Amino acid sequence: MTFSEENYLKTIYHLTQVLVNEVSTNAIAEKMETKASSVTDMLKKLAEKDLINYKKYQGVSLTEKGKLSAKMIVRKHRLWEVFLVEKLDFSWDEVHDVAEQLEHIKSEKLINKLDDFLGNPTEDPHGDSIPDANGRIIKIEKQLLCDLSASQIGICVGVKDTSSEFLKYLDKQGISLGTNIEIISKEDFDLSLKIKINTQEMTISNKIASNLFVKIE
Amino acid sequence: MTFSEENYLKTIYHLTQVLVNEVSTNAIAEKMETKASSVTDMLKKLAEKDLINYKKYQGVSLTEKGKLSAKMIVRKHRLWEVFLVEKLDFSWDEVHDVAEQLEHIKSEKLINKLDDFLGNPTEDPHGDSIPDANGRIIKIEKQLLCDLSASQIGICVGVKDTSSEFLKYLDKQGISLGTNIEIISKEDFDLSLKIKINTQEMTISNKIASNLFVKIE
DNA sequence: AAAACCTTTGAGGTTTAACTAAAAAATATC
DNA sequence: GATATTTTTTAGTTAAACCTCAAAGGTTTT
Repeated sequence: MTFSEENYLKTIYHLTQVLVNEVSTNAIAEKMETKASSVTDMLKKLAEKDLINYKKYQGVSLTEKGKLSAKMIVRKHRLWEVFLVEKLDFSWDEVHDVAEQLEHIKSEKLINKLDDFLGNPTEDPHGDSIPDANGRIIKIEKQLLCDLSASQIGICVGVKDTSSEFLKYLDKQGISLGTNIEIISKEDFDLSLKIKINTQEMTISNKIASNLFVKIE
Repeated sequence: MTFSEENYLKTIYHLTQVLVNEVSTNAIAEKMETKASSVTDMLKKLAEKDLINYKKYQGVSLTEKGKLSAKMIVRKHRLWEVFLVEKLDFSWDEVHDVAEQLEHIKSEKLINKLDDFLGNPTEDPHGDSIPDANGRIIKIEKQLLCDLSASQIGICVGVKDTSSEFLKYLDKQGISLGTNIEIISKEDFDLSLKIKINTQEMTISNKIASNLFVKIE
């Protein structure tokens, strides 16, 4: 599989995770910042290889084979992210671009040995689940911080937005995976939250709260 | 730089290490298993980018810029090999193909952090020197085992042939980096050597002995 | 069913890196 | 020093992977 094919597969995988049903050509084009016609070309190629189910004008879904391939790419990406953060001391906002390259290295042995070396982690530095060698994923139950109500306490277990800007903001506020967040009150007007982290109180906007995954105690 | 450009540069670097002076188009073609005309095309491209000194019919050499680029590729390759062997438990005959892919990952930060993580090694698993971040190389003094004479003792510090076949042979004989080898006698007829490793005596051919680097005690 | 929208098709372009065949230059041989 | 041989270059093709643009065809909405 070429880089490009792998990237398409990954994009389709991520889109189906969110949109549940079939993915449209345009949705893929937008995500990949290319033109719909280029997408159609690639879809034919992927269908030819039995990686996607493709019927003209109907949108696409991954076949079992395609889903497994996509999961293996995601697996590689996330394991490399763990490596970069845990072993090489990258911060969580720096890993994406490098992992994007590393995910295309072809060697099953490498990735499985890396997995063992890292202690078979189940989540990456952003709290996203890492598929195992068979493509199995352990989903942790999590909800958005914005859906909690006053006096509830959550542990930060992931972020929805993984952009560098957002992650740097969280660093600045002292929020990382494992951080305890208590909801003190919710402002009805703008849905902003007054929260307590350790002993420190602060106010965060709804936009922040709707990009933070927490697990309730 | 593309994969292919990097590979050409690396090949030219390796050939100049051995042949000292300029490298011919044909030599490159042979090493890269391609045609001389393809090589000429690429040489023009590399000259355009100021990576090689190229005058028609004269053979090529690396510019300072080209030499540094080549060294950085070699640096990456060898550091990844160390990583694979030391951290992921690959054996020394398994690392080449994977390192060949990893050497093309583009991130200075990554390679420097990897270097630190590995403890700034100066040699790779085959005993080859690893250039530092500035391209500096610490050459260790070494000579071929076949050049030793009877009763001399050498410590294995590297291999000239890094093929899987040769490395597996060495594994089978219990020879690895650091192994003490004592020359007991040399057979005049075929230049084979009777050697002692630890307490075990064995005979090795001249072909083996001329691919093993040792440092004299 | 018309309008608006989305998707596909087709023609054509660019880039990259090969290749073949033949010309040109350098080197070796007599 | 002329001829033969080898090496290198040129020129013209090929192929793959990607892309754009514009036209045509489906689908959905109103």
